[in-house]
Amino acid sequence: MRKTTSTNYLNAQTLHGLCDAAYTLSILSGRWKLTLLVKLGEGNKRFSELKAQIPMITERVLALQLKELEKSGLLIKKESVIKSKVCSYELSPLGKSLDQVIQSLSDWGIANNLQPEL
Amino acid sequence: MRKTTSTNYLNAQTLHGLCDAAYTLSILSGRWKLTLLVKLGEGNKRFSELKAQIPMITERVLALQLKELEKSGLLIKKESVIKSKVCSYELSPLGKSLDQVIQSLSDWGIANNLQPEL
DNA sequence: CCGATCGCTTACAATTTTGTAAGTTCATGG
DNA sequence: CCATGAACTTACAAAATTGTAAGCGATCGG
Repeated sequence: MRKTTSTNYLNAQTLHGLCDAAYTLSILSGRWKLTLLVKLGEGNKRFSELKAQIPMITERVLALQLKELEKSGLLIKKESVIKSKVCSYELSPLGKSLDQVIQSLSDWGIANNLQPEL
Repeated sequence: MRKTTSTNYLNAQTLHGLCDAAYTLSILSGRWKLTLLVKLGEGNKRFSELKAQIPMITERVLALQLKELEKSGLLIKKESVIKSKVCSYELSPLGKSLDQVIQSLSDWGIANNLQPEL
């Protein structure tokens, strides 16, 4: 999916090694990741619930973002043993620890996100 | 540069209206923006100084990122009246106010950015 | 005056992200 | 057994970001 030989990729790697803030940012960036983290902060949810609560997301992208968040260790996918195919997503402790970061982003946004059209 | 009719663009707009954290994130995202904000936090710098201090960035991208940061209101470009063509970039008060946000990102990164290769 | 440097811009290409549409597999529910 | 829904995947396309290479008009230093 990503070319590990591209300049782009190498630049990102180097940067994450040099700047911890950039590393954190890279984990959070992706169109719906913050939204997903917030929604899952409210409680565990299933794929279809997330889809229903975020109408604009497509199934493809939802699956992609969930997978990346899982890979980053921010959430855990629980497959019910009883009924397979029925699973739910929950925040990992690491995911929960992002709470303050998100709050910080949110605070700044509230103070400065003055929608021009309102 | 950006198609204001694309689904992608519309999704971003809607999201920023709904989630202040996502708005803040969008302002910070861009390969070198954090780095630039940090460097300029140390003091005003000129184009060529920034280029020298961030070897991996290309002039094209440096110019682009500076322009976007300026458009977001995070920094100010000062052209010397005496000698034109000698200008420097400085953080605006808004840019400085991101300090805490960046610190928050950085803290989380320090705690969790465990470089596998070290 | 002349070459070097500064602060960009342009044209182009590669890479990456996001979106569209459809199909697949498995497990209920009736 | 069959339609339905859940949770994806696949193939493809559009859009956005980033990188490569070169050029261009000041201005500076000598």
